[in-house]
Amino acid sequence: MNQSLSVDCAVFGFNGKSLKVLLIERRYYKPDTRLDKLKLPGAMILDNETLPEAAYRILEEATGLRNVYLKQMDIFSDPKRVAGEELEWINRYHGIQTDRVVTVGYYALVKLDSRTITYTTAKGAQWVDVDSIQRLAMDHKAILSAALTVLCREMLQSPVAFELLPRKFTIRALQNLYSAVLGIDIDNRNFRKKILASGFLTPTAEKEQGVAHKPAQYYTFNKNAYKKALKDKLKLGFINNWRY
Amino acid sequence: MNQSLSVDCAVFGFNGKSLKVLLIERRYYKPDTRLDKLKLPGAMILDNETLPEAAYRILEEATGLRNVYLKQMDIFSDPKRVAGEELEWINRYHGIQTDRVVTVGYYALVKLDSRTITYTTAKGAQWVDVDSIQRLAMDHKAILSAALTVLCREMLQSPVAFELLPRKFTIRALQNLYSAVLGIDIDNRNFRKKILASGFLTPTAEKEQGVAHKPAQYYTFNKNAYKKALKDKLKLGFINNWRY
DNA sequence: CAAACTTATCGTCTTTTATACGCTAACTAT
DNA sequence: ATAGTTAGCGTATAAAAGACGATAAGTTTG
Repeated sequence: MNQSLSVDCAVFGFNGKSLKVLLIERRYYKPDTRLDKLKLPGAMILDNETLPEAAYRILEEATGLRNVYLKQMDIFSDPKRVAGEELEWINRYHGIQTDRVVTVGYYALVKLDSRTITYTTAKGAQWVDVDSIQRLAMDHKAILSAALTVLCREMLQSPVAFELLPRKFTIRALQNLYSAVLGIDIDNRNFRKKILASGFLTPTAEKEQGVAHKPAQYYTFNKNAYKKALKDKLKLGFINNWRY
Repeated sequence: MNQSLSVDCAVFGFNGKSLKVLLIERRYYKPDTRLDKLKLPGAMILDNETLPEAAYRILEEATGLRNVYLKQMDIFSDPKRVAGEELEWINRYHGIQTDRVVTVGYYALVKLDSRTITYTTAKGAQWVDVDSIQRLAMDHKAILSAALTVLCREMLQSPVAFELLPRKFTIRALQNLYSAVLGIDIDNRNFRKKILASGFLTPTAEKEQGVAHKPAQYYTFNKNAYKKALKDKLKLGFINNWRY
C-alpha cells in the first residue's frame, strides 16, 4: 500500500473585528461533483524537506509571506480520511498514485494589512470569516476546528495574540482580539490594568488619529520582557486563574 | 523515494522518588557496531490504523497495559534522522525497504506498581531513571527530551500528574512528583493548602501505615470536579500565576 | 521507656492579584 | 455647544499566594 504525507495549514488573520482564515479554491474542480470547492492551503511533503520546511513552503506559496508564526497542531491519520472522489482528485492534482494520505495540521498567524491582503488575493486565496464557514473540502473543516481549539488555548497560555496584531497596536485592539477569538466580554479597565501590569507592553510615541473619541496610545509587544518573565516563573496554571 | 511513518513512545512512570522511562533492547543488535542498544518502544504504522491506534498498540505490546494516558507530542521529520547503519537496521528489523522514516512521538504516563513492573520486565523492557540516560538508539534521546519538555508543561497546565500516581495517594506523594519532574523545592504547607483549595482531591477512609512519622491521609483525584471547574473558568495563564 | 526524629496538619500574617465599578479626559459628529 | 464614545485613572473589596510558627502522631534510637 502506498501512503503519502501532507501538510495543511489553517492561516488566521484578524481585521480588528473578526477572525479570518485563508482559503483557496482547488484546481481541477468540477462543479458537477459533490466536492466542496474551498480548501485550506496544503501540499505533499517533498523528499528532502522536514515538515516545518514543508509548512513554510506552503505558507509562502499561499501568502507570499515569510517570518510568519507557524506551529504544528495535530495529525489526521484516519486511513479513510480521504477516499473515493476526494482521493481521485488528490492523485490527479498531484500526479501521484497513493492509497492513503496522512496529513499534519499546522496553524499560522498572520498580521493582516493591505499588503498582505493584496498578496494573498493575487494568488487566488481569500480571507473568509471563520464563523461563516459551513463546509470545506475533504476533512478540512475538522482540521480548521482543531486549529481553532488550539488557537484559543494558545491565546490564553502564551502571547500569540501579538502575532495577529500589527507591530503597533492599541490596548483596545488587543482586547477586541481576545473578545472575538474567545467569544467573551471583557471589562476594558481591568484588562488594561492586567495587561499593563505584566510589563510586556512598551508604549510608543504615537497615538491614534482621527478617531471619534479620546485617541489611544500605541504599544508594541516587548518580547524580551516576556522571555525574562518566563524564566523567573513556574506557573501551576490548571488550578487557578483569570475569570473574565 | 520510499517513505515510512512510525510511532515512538516515551513511557513515563514514577516510583515515588524519581521519574522513570521505559526502554527496550533492540533485537538484531550486534555489539560490534557503534549503534546504541536501548531504544524507546516504537513501530511502523499499519495500513489500516490511525496514529493513536498505532500508539496504543505499541504501548500494549511494551507494557501489557490498556487504558493508559497517551498523547501525541511532536513529529520528527528530518529526512536524515535515520540513515546509514540505523536505516539498515530498521529495514532488516521490519523486513521492509524504506529510504526515510518520519516518526510521530507520543508520550505515555503509567501508574507504576509491582504488577506493571512485572509485566514490562517480562517483555524485555526496563524502567530507567530519566536523569541517568546519556545516549539512546537513533534520535531517541531527542525524542525523549522533547517528551520531557512537554511533560513539564502539561504538569503545570493540566492534572496529568495523577496519571503517574496510584489511585490513592498522599499529598506528599503528589508534591514529590512535582518536585522531581520540575526539579524544584516546594513548601509542603502551602502546597497542601493550594491543592486542597482546588477541590480536586477527595479524602478516602484510609491512612498510611507503618511510616516513621504521623501517617498521612490518602486522597483520590476527583475528575468530575476538575471538569466542572474547567467549564467555569477561562484562564489567562501566560500573564500571571504560581511562584514556588 | 524517654528522647529524638520525621512528616502531617492546622493556623496566622503579609503581599500580591483579581474583579467590580465610579469618574474624568479627549476626541469627533451633529 | 452638546451628545456620544472610548481612553485612562483610581478606589474598594475579595481572593489567592507565599512565608513561616506551632502542634500532632507516628517510628527509631539510646
